[in-house]
Amino acid sequence: MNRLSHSEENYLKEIFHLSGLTDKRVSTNSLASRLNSKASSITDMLQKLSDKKLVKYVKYKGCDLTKEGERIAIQIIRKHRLWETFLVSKLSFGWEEVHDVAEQLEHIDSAKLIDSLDRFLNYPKFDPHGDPIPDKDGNIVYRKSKIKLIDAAVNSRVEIVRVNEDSLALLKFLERHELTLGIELYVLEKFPFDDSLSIRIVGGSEINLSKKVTESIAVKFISKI
Amino acid sequence: MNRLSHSEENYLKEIFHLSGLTDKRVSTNSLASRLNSKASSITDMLQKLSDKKLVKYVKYKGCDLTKEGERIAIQIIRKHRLWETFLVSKLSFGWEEVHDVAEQLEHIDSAKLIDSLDRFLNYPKFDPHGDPIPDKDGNIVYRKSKIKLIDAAVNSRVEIVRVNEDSLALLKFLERHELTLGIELYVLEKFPFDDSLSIRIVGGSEINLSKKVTESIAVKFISKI
DNA sequence: TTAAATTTTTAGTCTAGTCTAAAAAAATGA
DNA sequence: TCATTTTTTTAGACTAGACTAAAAATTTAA
Ligand SMILES: [Mn+2]
Ligand SMILES: [Mn+2]
Ligand SMILES: [Mn+2]
Ligand SMILES: [Mn+2]
Repeated sequence: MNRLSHSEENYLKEIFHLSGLTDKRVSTNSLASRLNSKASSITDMLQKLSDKKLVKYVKYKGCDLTKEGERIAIQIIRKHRLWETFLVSKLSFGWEEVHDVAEQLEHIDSAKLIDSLDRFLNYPKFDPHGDPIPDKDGNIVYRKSKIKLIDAAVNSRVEIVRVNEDSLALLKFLERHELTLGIELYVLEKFPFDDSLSIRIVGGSEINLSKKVTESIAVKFISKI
Repeated sequence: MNRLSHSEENYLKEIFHLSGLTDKRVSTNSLASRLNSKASSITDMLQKLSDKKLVKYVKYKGCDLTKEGERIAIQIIRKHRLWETFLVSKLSFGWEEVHDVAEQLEHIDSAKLIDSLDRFLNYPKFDPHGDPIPDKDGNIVYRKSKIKLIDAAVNSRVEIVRVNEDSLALLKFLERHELTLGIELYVLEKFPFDDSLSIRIVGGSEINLSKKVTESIAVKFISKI
C-alpha cells in the first residue's frame, strides 16, 4: 500500500472515532464537522478512500472502515497516544499541551521509530488522558468497568481513569482543581436542577461539578461509603 | 509570519546548505539537483519565497537567503540535528538510520517541543555525524581546526570528528570498519595512483581508504607520530 | 566577437485537496 | 402521503506544487 497523505490519515482516524462511538455507519456531515471542512469535500475524499479500499462507502448512506482502513486508523491512534505519553512523561508537558503536537507527530512514518518509542516508554498501556494505547499489532485493551462520573452512584468512592481530551479548557479546569488521573473522589450528591454533582476529593476539598464536566470524566468504582 | 509548507522549509534549508559551501549565490540548477526536482519548479518557488521576503532572488542570477530566511533555515537544521541526536542517544538508532526520519521530524512545528527536547538531551553540541547543533537563538559553533582526512599530513595522528551524512552506503561502510566519531587514526601513506590513503586505527587494524571515503571524513589533528 | 552550448525562465498542464452553489436524494411531520 | 426541510452529492472553480516543452538569457569557446 502506498503512503497516505496527512489528510487521508486524518479521515481514517476520524471515521474510526465516530464509528467507535455509535458502532455504525458514519455520516458525511458528522465527519465534516469533526474535520472542520465542508460536506462536499468529505464526499470527494470518501470516494477516493473507497477506491483505495480503505472505507466502505455507499452514496447517501455514509461510510465505515474496511479491515485495512481500520488497521491503519489504529496505527495512527497508536502513534498519537505514544507521542502524547512521551511528551508528558519525558518532556514534562502538561496534559493539556500535548494534543496539538501529537496531531503532527502521528503522521511521522517510521515503524522502527514508533516501536522504539514504545520500548523507551516501557510499553505504556494508557496515554495521559487515560485512553488505551494500541499495541504493535493493533490490539486495544479497553478498560473494563469504567463509567462516566455523571452516572456514578451517590455515596460511592471512585477513581478518575479517563478524561475527554477534546477540550483544552476542560483539561485546564481539571488540572486547576486537581482532578487528574488516579485521583479518588467521593460522590456526594446529585442536583436535578442543573444536573450538577458534588464530589469531595479524598483527603481534599468539596467541589460542585457541572454536567458538562461530569460527562467528560470516566471513573472506576472503588467502594461504597 | 505564516506557517511555511514542508516544501518551502526544504527549499530554505537547501539554499542555506548550498550557500554555506560556496558562500555565494545559489543557482537554480544546483537547487534542482539537490531537491530532486526540475529547474522550472525551482524558479516558481524562488519567486514565491522572494515575495515572502525569505530569499533574495534575481532572475538568471540565482538566489540567497534574507536574514529572516536564514533564521528559519537554521531553526529547521536545529530541529533536524536534535532529532537525529534523540534517535541515536535515546532510541538506539544507528547513525545511518536517522536522517530519513529526521527529514520528517524537522517539520514539526512547536517551539516548546524542540526546546524541551534540547534540554532532555542535555544541550548537545553536535549531532551523530559530528555536525554542530544551532542553539535556540540560531548561533552555530563550528568546530575549529577541522580538516578533511584526505588533506591530513602523513605521519600524523588524528581523531574523526565529522562524517558526511549524505550517503547511507558511506555510513554503513564506516560503521563496518569501526570508523566512527571519536576514533583516532594514524595517517600512514598516500598513494597518488588512485589518491587512496592508508591509515591504522589506534589499537586496531590498517585500512586503505579510497579518495571518496577520505573526502567525506573530517578529522582534527592530535599529534605527530 | 560571435556561434553554439548551457542555464534559466515562461507558458501551459496536471493532481490533490479544498471551497461555493446548485441539484438530487432522504428524512420529517402535518 | 406528500410537501417541506435536511442531508448529501455533483459541478465548477481555486491554490499549491509539481511537470514538460518551448523561449529567452547567459556563458563558453572557437
Ligand atoms: Mn490527543
Ligand atoms: Mn490522548
Ligand atoms: Mn541528517
Ligand atoms: Mn546529521
